[in-house]
Amino acid sequence: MENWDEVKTAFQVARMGTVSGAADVLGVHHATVIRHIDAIEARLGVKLFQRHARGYTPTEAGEDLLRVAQATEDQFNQLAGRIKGQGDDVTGELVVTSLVALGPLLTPVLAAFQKEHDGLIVRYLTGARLFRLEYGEAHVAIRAGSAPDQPDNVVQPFVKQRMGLYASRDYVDRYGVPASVSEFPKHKFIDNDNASSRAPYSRWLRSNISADHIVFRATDDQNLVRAVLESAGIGFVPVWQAAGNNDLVEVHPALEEWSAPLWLVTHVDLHRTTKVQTFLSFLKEQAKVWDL
Amino acid sequence: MENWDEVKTAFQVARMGTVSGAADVLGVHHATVIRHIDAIEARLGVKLFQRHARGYTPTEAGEDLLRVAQATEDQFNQLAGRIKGQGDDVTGELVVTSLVALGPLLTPVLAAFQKEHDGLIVRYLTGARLFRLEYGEAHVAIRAGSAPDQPDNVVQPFVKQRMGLYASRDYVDRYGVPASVSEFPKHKFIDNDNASSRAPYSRWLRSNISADHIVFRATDDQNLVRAVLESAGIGFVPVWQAAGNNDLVEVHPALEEWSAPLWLVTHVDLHRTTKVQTFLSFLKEQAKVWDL
DNA sequence: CATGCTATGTGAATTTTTGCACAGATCGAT
DNA sequence: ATCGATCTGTGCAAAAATTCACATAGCATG
Repeated sequence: MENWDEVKTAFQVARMGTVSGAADVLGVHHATVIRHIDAIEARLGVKLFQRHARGYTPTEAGEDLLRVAQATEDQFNQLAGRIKGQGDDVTGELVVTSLVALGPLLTPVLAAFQKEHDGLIVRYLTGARLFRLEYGEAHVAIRAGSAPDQPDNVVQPFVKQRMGLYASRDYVDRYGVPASVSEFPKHKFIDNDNASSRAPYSRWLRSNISADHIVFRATDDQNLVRAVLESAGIGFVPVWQAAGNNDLVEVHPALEEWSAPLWLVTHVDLHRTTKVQTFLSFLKEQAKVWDL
Repeated sequence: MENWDEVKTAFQVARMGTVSGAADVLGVHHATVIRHIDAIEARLGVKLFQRHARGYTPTEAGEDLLRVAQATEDQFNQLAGRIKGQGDDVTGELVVTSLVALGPLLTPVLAAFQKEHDGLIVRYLTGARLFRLEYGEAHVAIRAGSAPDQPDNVVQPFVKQRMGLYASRDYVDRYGVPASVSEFPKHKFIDNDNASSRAPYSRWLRSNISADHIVFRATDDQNLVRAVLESAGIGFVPVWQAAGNNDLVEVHPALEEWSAPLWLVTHVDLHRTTKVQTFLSFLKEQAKVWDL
C-alpha cells in the first residue's frame, strides 16, 4: 500500500462499479483510473477487479479494500471537518508567555478570556527560560525591550509601560529624596546587570549617572524591584507596580523617555488563526483601561 | 482531504518531526514533501506545522492528523497483508459452474477438495441460465461443446466424454436392437433440439439419420436422457452415466467420433490465482481415474 | 439488425510533478 | 568564532503522470 491515492481510486471504482463513473467522481480522466488500478494490482500481485465491457466488479480482495477505504474516507472527512472548524473557533489550548513581572497584569485578563470561551484551556507560561514561539511552545508572547526582529515572528506594539524612579520608605528616611537630577550623584542606584541593555530607562541612567553610583545590579527585573524594597538604592519600577505598594516612594516624576514599550509577538503560522486573533483583540481591549 | 498521498506525506512529517526525515522514509525528495505540506495546508486553510530551521513541529491540527493517519496506515497494512495472503492460500469462496448433467461426476471431487482445504467454501452452481465468468459469478466453469472462444476467458481442454447410443430395456423389448447402422432408419431417435448443435454426436446423427426419424427433441441434456429411459427412442448418453443404469441397453458400441470434449474455463483475472490453480490441478488429477 | 449509448483500452501530446543544485539558517563542537 | 552537520526553501530541468483522441466492444431500443 505504497500509494494512498491509488487506494482512493480503487475505492471509487469498487463503489461505482465502473471506471468511467469513478473517473467522474474523482474528477480525472478514465485512463488515469485504469492505470491506477493496474498499478495497485501489479504491486499487490492480486486482481482487485474483474474487467468486462460493462464495468469492473470487485473480487473478494476488491470488496475487502472497499470496506477499509470506506472507513478511511469517513475518518478523513471527519478529520478535515475538525481541522477546518478548529481554525474558526476558540477552543483547545491557548498558550501565552511573558516576563514573570507581568503576571499581576495578565492573569486577570487571561482568566476573563477563558471565562468567555468554553472549552478553552489557557496555559500561562512564565519562567527563567525563554519560551520559543518557533517551536510551538506558545501562541502569543508578550515581550519587553526594543522591537524584536525575528523573521518568523509577527511583532506588533502593545502598550507603553511607564517607569518611575522609586526608593523604599526606609531608604528615604535615611538618605532623603533628591530634589532634582543634579542631586542624583549623592545617591545609590539599582540597575540591570546588562551593560548594553537597550531599555530606555536603563540607557537614561547610564548617561546621567556614573557607573560607580550604581551599587546593585541583577539580571532579573523582579530582583531589581526586590532590591529597591530592601533599600539597596533607587531604582526603576513600573508605575502600575509601584502604585499598589505603600513602601515605595516616588523619587522623581516619571519621564516620557523612560517608558519601555511592550510587544505582542506571535508566530507567522499561528497569527492568522481565529483563536490568536480573538485573544489579541481581547487583550488590547482590556489594556485600554490600564494605566501604565 | 482531496489527495490521500498528501495526507500520507503530512503523516510522516508529523511522525519524523523533519521534512528531510519524512522524505527519506517516503523515498522522495525533500522538496516534494515541502510542496505536499504547502498544498494540503492551503486546501485546509489551516497550518498543520510550525516551521523552523530545525524541523517541523505539528500544531494541534497536525497532531490530530497524525493520530488519524496512523490508524489509516495500520489498516492499509493489514489490508495489504490480507489481500496478498489471500492470493497465496486457498480460502474464501470457490465458485464452480457446470452443466447439471456433470453433477454426479463433479460433486464428489468438489467435496474432496473442500475437505483438503479448511476455510474454503465451495459453491457449485448449476442452473438453466449460464453463469458468467466475466461478471465474477464463478471462478471455474466446466463447459461442453466446441472450443469456446471468449477473449477474456482462459480455455483449456479437460476430458473427452465418450458418448454411447442407448435405449431402454422396454424399447429393446418392443423394437429390438439394430444390428448395424444400416438398420437405423427402422428406429426412433432422440436428439438435441438445437438443429445447429455442434456437438459431434449430434452432427453424426444428423448426417446419418434423416430428420423424420428423430421423434423426440429437447433443449436440456438431462431431459434427453429421461426421454431415453421413458422409451421414447434411441439416444446418446455419456457412457459413465449409462454404466450405472441397468435399464439402459447399449444399442451400438461407442465410436471415437461421438466423443464430446469438456473444457475448463476460467476468467483471465482469476486464472493465475493460487486458489484456481490448486483446484484445477486437483480436478485434473481426479479426472485421471475417470473412465468416460 | 442497425444505431446509439456507454463502457474499456491504448498510443501520443501535454501538463504536472518530481528531482536536482544551490542558497540561507541554525546548532553544537572543536 | 569558525567549521561542519543538518535543516528548510526555491528556480530550473528532467521525468512522470494525466489528458486527449481514437479504437473497440457489449447492450438496449426502435
